[in-house]
Amino acid sequence: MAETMQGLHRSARCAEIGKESIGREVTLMGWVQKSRNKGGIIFVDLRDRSGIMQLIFENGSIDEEGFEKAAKLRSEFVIAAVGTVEARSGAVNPNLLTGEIEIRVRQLRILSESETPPFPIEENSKTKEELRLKHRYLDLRRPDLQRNLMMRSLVTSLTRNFLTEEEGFLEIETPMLTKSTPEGARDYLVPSRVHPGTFYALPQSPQIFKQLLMCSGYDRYFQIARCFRDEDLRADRQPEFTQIDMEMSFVDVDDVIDVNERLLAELFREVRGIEVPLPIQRMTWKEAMDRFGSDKPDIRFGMELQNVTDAVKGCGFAVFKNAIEQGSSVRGINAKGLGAMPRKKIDKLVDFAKDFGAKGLAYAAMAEDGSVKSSFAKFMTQEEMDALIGAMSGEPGDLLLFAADCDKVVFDVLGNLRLELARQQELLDKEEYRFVWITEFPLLEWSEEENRYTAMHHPFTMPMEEDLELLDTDPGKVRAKAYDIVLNGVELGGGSVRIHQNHVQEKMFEVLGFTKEEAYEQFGFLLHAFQYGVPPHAGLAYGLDRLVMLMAGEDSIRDVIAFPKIKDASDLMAEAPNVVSSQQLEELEIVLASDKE
RNA sequence: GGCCCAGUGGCUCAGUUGGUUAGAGCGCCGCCCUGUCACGGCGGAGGUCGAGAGUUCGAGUCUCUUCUGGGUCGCCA
Repeated sequence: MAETMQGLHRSARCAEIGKESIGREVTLMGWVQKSRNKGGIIFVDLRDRSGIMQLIFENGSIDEEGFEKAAKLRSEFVIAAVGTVEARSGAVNPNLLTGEIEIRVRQLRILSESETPPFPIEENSKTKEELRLKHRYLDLRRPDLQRNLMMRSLVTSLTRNFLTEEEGFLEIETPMLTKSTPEGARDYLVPSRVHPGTFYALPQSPQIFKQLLMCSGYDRYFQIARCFRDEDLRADRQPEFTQIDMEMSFVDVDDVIDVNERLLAELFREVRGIEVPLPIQRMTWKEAMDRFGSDKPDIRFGMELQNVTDAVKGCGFAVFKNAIEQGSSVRGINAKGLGAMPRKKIDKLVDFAKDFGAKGLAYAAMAEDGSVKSSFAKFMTQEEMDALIGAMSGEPGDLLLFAADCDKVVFDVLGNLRLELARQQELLDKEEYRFVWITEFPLLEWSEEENRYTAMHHPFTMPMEEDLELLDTDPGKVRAKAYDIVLNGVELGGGSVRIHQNHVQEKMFEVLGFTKEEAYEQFGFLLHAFQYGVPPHAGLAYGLDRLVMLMAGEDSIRDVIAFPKIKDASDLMAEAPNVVSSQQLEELEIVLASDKE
């Protein structure tokens, strides 16, 4: 029978009590982690979010009724214990923060009993994710998840404090029910009851609203913003996620980078005790692609891409020759010391490359004795081969891998291959944090599907002044005042300077293929606002989930989100989404296609 | 939508070329134990091997279909 806590008041959390409290009486409340009954003495590990405290129950220091109650304790019972802090008379437990002390209990209350949980509540759970997510309220009791969520809370409170107290930002909320726009990701839609047949959209980001706040003179805005995108999930992508979103007026690229470098340094110092050397390295998008084949390069290791187009020009290997004739490039990576990789493993790498659009992967495996096993050597003269190996700085024992295709495919293939090889060789140290700013992104991207240019970032991104003329002649070459902050190969955040001049914005819409009417229909309120005096402004948004994931050393953002969704965007615990009543649908004047006959 | 991986007591797993009654550790239940902390000792319960169909004298094991979860490509201004 569960008892009340009336008359008791928790005096501290378990691990908040230290040796200096010896002799003091304390009242602890929490969950039974484990009970060890020795017959005449009972040890109970009491758990709360701070950690573990050992309770001891012994005849003489607790009455008979209390001792019998202690014998009944099972895992996950919620109890209150009143007792005295003592130095342990037995051996100390060096694995425990509180390993030198224990509580001699004189009063025990069972506040709530518990069924045996469906899986062990313990650190480093080996239980399948499916089961853990079904019982997320139990999974969240595990110390590692509790640490992650406490770290997340610390990150947001430090961010708030830094931005508002030290940097003059204002925290302002923007609407969750807003307007759907077809650019970008798929929107989550919310039907309107008052206006049947119309829909709100949940925000993909507060982008337009924060720009309006700049128009309205708020100067420096930030928000811990929930965002929604109805796209497929990944380990680092959830349909609803959280951004640290900010926008500043009267600033340019360097100003945004400056504030954010100091914010990141503060967070890593306070949360992890890690000094981030400032300024953070910057790299143009083009350099990132050329060297790493990625706009979010992991620079913890080398294995950089080499452009060997010139070295193989005119060689006999048709794959290389044809690619070059079509204006494509041939690039390679040198996997140092992997020259002895067995054929089967190389074939796996070839399959891996094909997943990213490669038609094939050429390789040259250099044995220690200097002999070369290669998929294409027979098509080349010895001189051509030597030139290629030279261009790759190939030495005995190296494995050279080449892709020949359009730049997009070559970068994608080699960039991912580079990461895969690093994973296989365990070159990635989670405790090493390497930041890099990627700058000068292309403004536009050609969409084969839509047969037009689309904005790489979004339609309000400012082109670089020196490239403005190219908007008319060669839009694909225009660089943007856009920047991403990348950490260990993860895109942590991104932003840009925004267009604040109407004529540039109109030109941008023109290049994107919007008529004036279409632009006004979708973004009219922003464009109207821009007619009334708009400050130059710029901003940035972080993926909070990814940031905390990396700080916590986790591999999935699910581990830093209290109630995450699974691959198909459903919630295993709440069983959302679900069907709704016909009455609810009628009120919304919604008829399901599946109900139509 | 495509590809890959996994599914065997509550949990984590083993299970040989298809061959008696499917095992282990942990957990759980009962009894014992006054210094345990991965406590210990003795005893016990608990499984239609994700589901369906097929091949076979015989299927946890082979084939097909399907469900569930994970990873990934497409997708993600």
